[in-house]
Amino acid sequence: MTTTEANEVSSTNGQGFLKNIAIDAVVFGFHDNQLKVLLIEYKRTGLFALPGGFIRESEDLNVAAMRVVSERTGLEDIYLDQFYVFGDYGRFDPTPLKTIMTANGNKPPEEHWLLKRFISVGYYALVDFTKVSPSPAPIFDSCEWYDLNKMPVLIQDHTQIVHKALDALRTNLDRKLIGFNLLPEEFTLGELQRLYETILDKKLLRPAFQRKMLSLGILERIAKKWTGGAHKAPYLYRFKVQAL
Amino acid sequence: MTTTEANEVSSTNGQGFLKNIAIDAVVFGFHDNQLKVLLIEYKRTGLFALPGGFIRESEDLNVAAMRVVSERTGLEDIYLDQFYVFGDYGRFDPTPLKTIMTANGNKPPEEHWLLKRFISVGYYALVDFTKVSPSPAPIFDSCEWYDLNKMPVLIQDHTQIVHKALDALRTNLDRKLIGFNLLPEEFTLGELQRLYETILDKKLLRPAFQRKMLSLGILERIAKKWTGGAHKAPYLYRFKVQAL
DNA sequence: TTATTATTGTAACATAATGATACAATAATA
DNA sequence: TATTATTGTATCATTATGTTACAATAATAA
Repeated sequence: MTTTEANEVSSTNGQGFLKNIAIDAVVFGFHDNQLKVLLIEYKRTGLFALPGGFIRESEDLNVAAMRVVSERTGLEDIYLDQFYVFGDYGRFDPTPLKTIMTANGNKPPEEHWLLKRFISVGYYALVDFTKVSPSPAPIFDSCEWYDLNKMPVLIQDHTQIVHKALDALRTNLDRKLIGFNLLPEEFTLGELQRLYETILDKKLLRPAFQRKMLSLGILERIAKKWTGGAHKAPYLYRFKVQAL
Repeated sequence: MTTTEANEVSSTNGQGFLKNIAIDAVVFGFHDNQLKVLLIEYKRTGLFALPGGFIRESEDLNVAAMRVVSERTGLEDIYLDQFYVFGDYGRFDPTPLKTIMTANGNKPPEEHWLLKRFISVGYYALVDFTKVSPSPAPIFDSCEWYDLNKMPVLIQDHTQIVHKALDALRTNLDRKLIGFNLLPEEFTLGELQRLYETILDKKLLRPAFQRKMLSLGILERIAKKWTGGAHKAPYLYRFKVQAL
């Protein structure tokens, strides 16, 4: 979010944005054999939340989601999936947003648009951890990676949203072959297997995993080989874009 | 929708409902070995559309979807799945709604809330065709079943919504074991197979299909047998509710 | 009453997919 | 040059799925 947008969003009437609809993004990364999630912390409140945003009056929903994630990661062409719409009345809780706005010196009127009920479209994003530059907007304190297993308490129902995103990622992993989006362009089969094992939270058998992955015909073996370990060098692979 | 609700919705300001968000429901039924979809036709316009509705200010999104489908089918406890959110700006087209309102003697002002942009949460419903009593609301001309392959032209992007719902149904059929919701309580394996074949639009081998279904352990064989055909009577089965 | 007909339930085998073990190959280090 | 850790893949076992075959049988017709 640019400074202009932050001001737009902070204005009293929310003009220029659709009412009652928000986007929450669960941005997944993979590093040190662990799944990471991008979280923001609001200034002077100790409140943590998912990156989110609103939809401009003439903007496609999916474009708005891409914009939200681009703004926090500095990336473009991000893999994004809608996974669920969170629309329970019970999730409506203006308290944290009041706290956040008050902490920033804007005591909001009760009828401020940000304190109204929102239905939130949940997206998960899969990004190359090494390419991301997490960047907070002016009203945020920070925007950082957190271990999926060591997340702080999040506002509203954001913790549930993360877990539901993980469920969706797990069920889509084999069906849609999207895991590659979490890795650098070139990777070894070992790295790919450790990614799968981390996401699915279970050990996989190496020969079966390799046989399966290679038989899918979506991997391209690269001439170069891995260097670094005191052992046989694995081949590097690249995801065939034209395969899907 | 009751008469009161229809009036509520027709009022100029849309008070009591969330802005910019709607629900569209693809209600699937199965009859004569064909998939059916419930469509409504608006009075004096020849315009066809999916059943839809809006979310009350204090209503859960999923509850609202259930209400919308209940109102058209007369059923309760309906199997419902969110499958996609349709949020492209391009889908916003006030023309059909203007036509509908004008045909009913309410020439709407340009800023009427129903003529504003809506993002629509798509749900599909699976119902027992034999239990449904399609019932139009006062402002509708009809509410009827149509063959999936013989649908009239629908307003806005509703045709695409139906096709995307069918895609979602196909991918979920095996994963979530939801086909039973389209059949009466008691059914034969032959009927179940014809349902699968219709949804997936391909022939299945009978021995493999039966072996697979029975091995899932979700079917309960009933003592009674089918009567009617000049051939060996098939067993009747019932879906084990406790199985999921 | 008995043969015919259509369809069912399931056995039997063939093929394919997956699970599991084993081992030679080899890049860096000692 | 030997050691070490890890890779690539062959091999076999097990399970799942595809395919053919056939006896069983409820209604109808002879």
